[in-house]
Amino acid sequence: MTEPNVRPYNPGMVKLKDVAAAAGVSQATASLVLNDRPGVNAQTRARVLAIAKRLGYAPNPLARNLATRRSHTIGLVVTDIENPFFAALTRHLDVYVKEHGYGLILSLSSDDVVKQNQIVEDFVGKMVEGVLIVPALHDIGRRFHAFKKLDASGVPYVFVSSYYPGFPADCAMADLTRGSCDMANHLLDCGHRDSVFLSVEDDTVIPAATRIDGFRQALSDRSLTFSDRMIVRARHPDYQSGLDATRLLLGQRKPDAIMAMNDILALGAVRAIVDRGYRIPADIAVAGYDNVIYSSISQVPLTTVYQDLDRMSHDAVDMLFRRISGDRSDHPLLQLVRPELVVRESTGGRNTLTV
Amino acid sequence: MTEPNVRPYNPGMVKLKDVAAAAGVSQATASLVLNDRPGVNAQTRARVLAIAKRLGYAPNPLARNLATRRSHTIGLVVTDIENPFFAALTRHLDVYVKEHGYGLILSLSSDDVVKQNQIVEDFVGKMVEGVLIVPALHDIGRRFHAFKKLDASGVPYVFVSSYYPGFPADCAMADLTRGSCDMANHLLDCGHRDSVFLSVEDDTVIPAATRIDGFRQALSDRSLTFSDRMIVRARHPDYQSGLDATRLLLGQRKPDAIMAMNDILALGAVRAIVDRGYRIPADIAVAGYDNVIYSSISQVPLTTVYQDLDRMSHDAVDMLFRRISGDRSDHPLLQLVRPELVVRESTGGRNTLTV
DNA sequence: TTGAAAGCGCTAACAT
DNA sequence: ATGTTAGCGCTTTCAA
Repeated sequence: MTEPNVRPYNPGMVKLKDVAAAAGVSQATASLVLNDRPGVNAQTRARVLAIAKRLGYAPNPLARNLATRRSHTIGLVVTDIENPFFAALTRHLDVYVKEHGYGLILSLSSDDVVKQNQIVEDFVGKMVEGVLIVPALHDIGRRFHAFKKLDASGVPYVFVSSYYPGFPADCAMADLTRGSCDMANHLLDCGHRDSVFLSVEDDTVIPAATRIDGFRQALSDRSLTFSDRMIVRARHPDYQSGLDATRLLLGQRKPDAIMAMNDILALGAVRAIVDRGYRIPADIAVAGYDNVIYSSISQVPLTTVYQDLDRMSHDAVDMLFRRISGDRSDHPLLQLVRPELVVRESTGGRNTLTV
Repeated sequence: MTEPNVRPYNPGMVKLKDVAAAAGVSQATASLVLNDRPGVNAQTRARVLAIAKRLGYAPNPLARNLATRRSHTIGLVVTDIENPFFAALTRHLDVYVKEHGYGLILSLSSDDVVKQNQIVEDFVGKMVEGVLIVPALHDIGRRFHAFKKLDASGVPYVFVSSYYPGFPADCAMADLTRGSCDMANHLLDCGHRDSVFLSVEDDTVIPAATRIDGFRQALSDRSLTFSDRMIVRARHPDYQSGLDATRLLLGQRKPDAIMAMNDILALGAVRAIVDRGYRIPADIAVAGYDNVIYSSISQVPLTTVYQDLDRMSHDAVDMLFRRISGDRSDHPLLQLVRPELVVRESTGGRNTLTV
């Protein structure tokens, strides 16, 4: 904790008052001009503009925001920016938010619900006009209640890529169940009868639960029975956790396929499998989810599910701005994009690098 | 461009005035209490605290920042968050900044200098107390001049991972020349005499120039001569650009090794090489830089250079806070971390997944 | 078309 | 120990 002893303040900054004075008009008039709003003489307008430019005037957004109670910025919380899926999602969201003429501020929750809530409250304090949330999943059971400050503030928010069950709010995401069902069917088509689903610790969270649903559905469609031993739980949905969980699993038994919740987890699984001397897909098939670029350039190219990130981001930003524009209709919207199976070598698809 | 027609303002928010009134004290006293500063009776303090809590008081940071001209936040601009190296860097910076009790706001420049400058100016407006810059590289020749607003504002900043030549400012980065020299030597040791360095369009930028220096140095140490045809230029330092540039190169000639500026570029090269039917490293060896996780799990594990991200982030944040704390000593600091060669299969190292 | 003045929510001298 | 007052830099009624 450093407590700086000087204030980083530059008294040389030219302010509205200076411009007004130099132009010989009132602050009010100068303000009108600089926000180019009607009701001011063309002459004066020109003069003020010129002066402002010459003086290098830049408005102080803080002051402006305080006065208008509008910040023209959107807050985004992301769990794990090192997951390329979220990195790409972030980039797309950034683009769309900026298309609306808004700025984006981004903060990382590290998959920690408590941090996530702090971040969101901080956003409220910074007077963001809307919040985009890529929900943290870890250990939410005991710690997730609601977004009290956020709800109280009236700042609209939408979930992206996932949401919290029993917590009604707008959300843009992919039809995970469907993608998962397609994947499970693909695995079954390949003849795998002893598949394992690689999930996260708490598999009641949406990204896990929906995919498990798809998995079960595929089984039951063929009158096969689902059992809990088909689920293996990684600590977090990241590489290291995928590696660890799979190592543990393989120490106990060898399934004939591993279907991971996402590509990064799957890549961790690949590593564990290879380390142990098994071949993919001959000994164990592996499937991921998300179609991140690295799934195609992995040691063994990964069968995966593509989600239209661009579309999803567009939907999310769209929903958010609809709310910001005053739409307070009570039914939370759920905007689903349709997933698509991408078959590669890891499940015995052609040995190809084709995207 | 959406222009919302309602203001997302919640008049129900309890403010300092309310707390003061309810507690029967002045705003000043309430303020002292809530910033827990000395000079107020324990009784009153307790009462105010209780009231504040009961009322659910939360300070308005905007107002506070405006009044104090301190925001307790640091701005970070990153070029390409989809590059895992920068994603990891971002995470580390986030951690260290928060350790100082500061918040971090992150914005993406997409390797565009103009956007970068806008972002930085925006930061100044938001009254960040310091700025961390992962410099954009694209097309800076014609467009990079300086950070006028930033310099004028007096807000300290430090560059991370790279800087702008001829532009004196603090910087925390790796000794790129050394890492590159080590790598070039490794390639030469492997017997490659026709290596190509995969750079970016403008190879006078630091990340390119320093590495090229190392490359030349290794050559000249063995009395080999450097020629410009050993340089190939990708548009951006990203996957697609690496793929495109390598495709183009292979359409013309086949070198015996490609040494890329970073891992992602190298992964693009791998793809182009494999697509064209060459084997790695038998026909063409490939080397990357950064040691991102994906370099080890690539189709062919990549020889690369490790940079201590954690250390680098620590250094950067440290330098920044030193400045924030008032150190205005004029000599820009350059803090280098020592790189380390990581040999893997792509240059004929053992066929291993060992990190 | 323009200006005076109040206010956004908070902090910080200066009095008391 | 507490209250009064004057800002921070901007917007926005309301009058002129």
